[in-house]
Amino acid sequence: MFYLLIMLTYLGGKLSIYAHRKDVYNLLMPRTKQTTKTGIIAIAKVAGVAPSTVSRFFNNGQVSAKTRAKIEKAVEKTGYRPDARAASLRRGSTNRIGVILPDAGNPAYSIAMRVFHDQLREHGYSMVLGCTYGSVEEEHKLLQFMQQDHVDGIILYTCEGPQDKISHQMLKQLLDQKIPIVYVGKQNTLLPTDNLSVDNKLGIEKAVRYLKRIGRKHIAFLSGDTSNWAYQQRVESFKRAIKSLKLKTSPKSILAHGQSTVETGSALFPKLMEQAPRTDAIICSNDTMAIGAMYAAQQLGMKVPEDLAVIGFDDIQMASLVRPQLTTIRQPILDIAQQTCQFLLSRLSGDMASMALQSLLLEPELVVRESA
Amino acid sequence: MFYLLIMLTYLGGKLSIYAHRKDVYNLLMPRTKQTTKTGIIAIAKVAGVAPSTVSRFFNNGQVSAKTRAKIEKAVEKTGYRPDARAASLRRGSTNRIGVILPDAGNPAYSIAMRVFHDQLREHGYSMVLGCTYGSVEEEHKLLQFMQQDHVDGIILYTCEGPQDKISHQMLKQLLDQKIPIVYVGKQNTLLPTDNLSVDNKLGIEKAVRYLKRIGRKHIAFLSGDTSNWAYQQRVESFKRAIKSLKLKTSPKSILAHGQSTVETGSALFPKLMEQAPRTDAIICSNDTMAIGAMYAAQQLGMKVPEDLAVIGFDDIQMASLVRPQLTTIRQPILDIAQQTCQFLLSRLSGDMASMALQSLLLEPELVVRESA
DNA sequence: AATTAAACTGGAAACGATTCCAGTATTGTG
DNA sequence: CACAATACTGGAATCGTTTCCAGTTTAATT
Repeated sequence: MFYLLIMLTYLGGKLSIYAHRKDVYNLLMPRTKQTTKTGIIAIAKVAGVAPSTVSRFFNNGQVSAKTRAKIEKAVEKTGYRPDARAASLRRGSTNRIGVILPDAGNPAYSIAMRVFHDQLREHGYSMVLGCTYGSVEEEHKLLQFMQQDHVDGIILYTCEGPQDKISHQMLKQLLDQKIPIVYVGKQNTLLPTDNLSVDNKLGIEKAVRYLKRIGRKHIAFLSGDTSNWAYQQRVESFKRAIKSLKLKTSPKSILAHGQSTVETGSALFPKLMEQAPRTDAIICSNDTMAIGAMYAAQQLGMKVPEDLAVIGFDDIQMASLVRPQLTTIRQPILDIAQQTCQFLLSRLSGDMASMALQSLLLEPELVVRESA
Repeated sequence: MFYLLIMLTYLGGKLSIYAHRKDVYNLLMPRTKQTTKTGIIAIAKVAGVAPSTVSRFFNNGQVSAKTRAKIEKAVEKTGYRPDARAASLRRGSTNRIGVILPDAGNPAYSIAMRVFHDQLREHGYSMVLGCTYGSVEEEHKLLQFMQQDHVDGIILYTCEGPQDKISHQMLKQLLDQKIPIVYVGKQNTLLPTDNLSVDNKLGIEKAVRYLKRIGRKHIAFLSGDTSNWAYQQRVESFKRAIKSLKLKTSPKSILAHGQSTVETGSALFPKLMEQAPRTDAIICSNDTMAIGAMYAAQQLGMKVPEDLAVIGFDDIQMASLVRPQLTTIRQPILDIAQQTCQFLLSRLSGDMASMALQSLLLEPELVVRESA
């Protein structure tokens, strides 16, 4: 009788007389607890068991054959699949790994990325990808995003130099949250992260030394991505090597601009020849640029390697496919990628949480082919 | 007095006399409601406001200047960042897009992938990547995973042929959940998804026709990834073109094996010459294989294009970098990628939810360079 | 058959956000 | 100054899992 009255006044459009007091209102008009249409409690109901049991079913917990059958039938019928978001929220881990690299379009990185993808997937992780294009700000944003997304671990091909601190705070926070980070490309002495890198300085040195040995007098350097520390370092190493080998090179023989692509290489080379026409050898900050430059040289009527020796950096597959084949400073991309994954996975497996820091500095090797 | 007694008996090691009944026990020993150490309610407490207000603060809701300041201070102090998982659980959307492609290491795809990454990121989406390597089972698994992960949309470079049905059920389910899918690589006539593809048949036809025109008599075909429908289709189209142009080609001039890589191309070519020594032209199912085959031919002392004409498919950057430059069937990878994103983004923006199906079949173009 | 141990199941509290509502403070208007 | 409109804030429910306990069945053991 009482309820009926309420309903009527409510349906009438106003809920005044009996429900002007909040407590009364809430009592009589609770949030419409609508029956869940999806989710584990729905399917539990269908199967006639408790949600906790269904959860166990999906997580290799112990469930009797009978119950298992009931649940399987219900799953079959409803097409139910557990929601990974909810699970991860409750459980803590997402089984997601963040991978940050300068450029997924550059073969040097996309090959590494493939290794990451395969290995991570094999271990049940999925991979979210972010590209920085050499921008430290972007790197920072991506890290922040990945923190909020609660990835379980991060592979970071950083482009930050030792002087930059933009991401430092963020990384520290991530580490405090016990999120393992593998740092690729440079050693971060300030933070306890595993790291892998190739000795850029040594690589460039080898190249310069070689060019001197084969009698080149005017060596130039072409670089892109000046905001990316790895490339900066290569330029710096070049300057230092020149000095220590007592070669003379005007600042005009060092050009740095744009992205490190084939196009940039092609575009930069003519400029270089204008500024430093006596150039008889160039080193480029990576293979794609070197290939671009080499072709530009040929277009200008120069013979490689007779008139111009060309040396790249990375040893991507393309290097041995172009003609003349590119002489280059090889970094073992695949090995690095493989090892990077190993570092991360061992951290993730957890039993090695307190494992000592792993650090690897690889020695690059000069691969002499036809272009120098 | 009463409580004290309970505490004592509990501390004594047993909780028997007063707590042997479940309800009494639960009453006296509620789940330790430990103070939340992290999360929005923690920071709300620090700032002295309600969680709902903090939420508004982070979602551009209306918050007064005073409150805003309080929250900012608290955020500053605690380093709090909202948890994207929880938000997505409650709100429904994840701002995550799944991208599935055959091989992220293949330049044809990695270039497309870069486009996806950049455009999606620009619109606030992150990208999870999955590679199938031509396996329909893997494609299915990835789709299933992405469903559970509740991505907001999917870009799918499928490798399923029209006969396969493995993923059909899954895709239907996804579409029922209003998750937009853009289908790249073939038209799916059974499902209402936007789709883009290049006319493989026409492309191959053009190539065969051209080879006939320049007087080649014994044309062979090299393919990899036989499980990937796109590649299958190219082989089939080849057979059909041969027949319709009344050329004679023995089944021995068609080899298909392994992944479509440079290495496979190199490995397959000598076998081909054994089986069909009179071959004077080959078409490969993609550029990387073509490059591999071309170099293998040169290694065998054959001259390209004089002794052997080589035609690839895709027109990746490398095609114009190798010597001789590769003649190839060009598909406008960048345009396709761009358009794919547009399709997806317009679906996601929602106001076009009921928009008509978008379907695009692009015409490939034969780019004649030096190798044929 | 009587215990004891083991396997299994159910109930309810989290995880950390968002979102309705309903209040309260603040401003604007005549 | 009164009163309406508007801006702002707080409370509680909810998203869909997992997990801890306690309780209950089944199996093992002597």
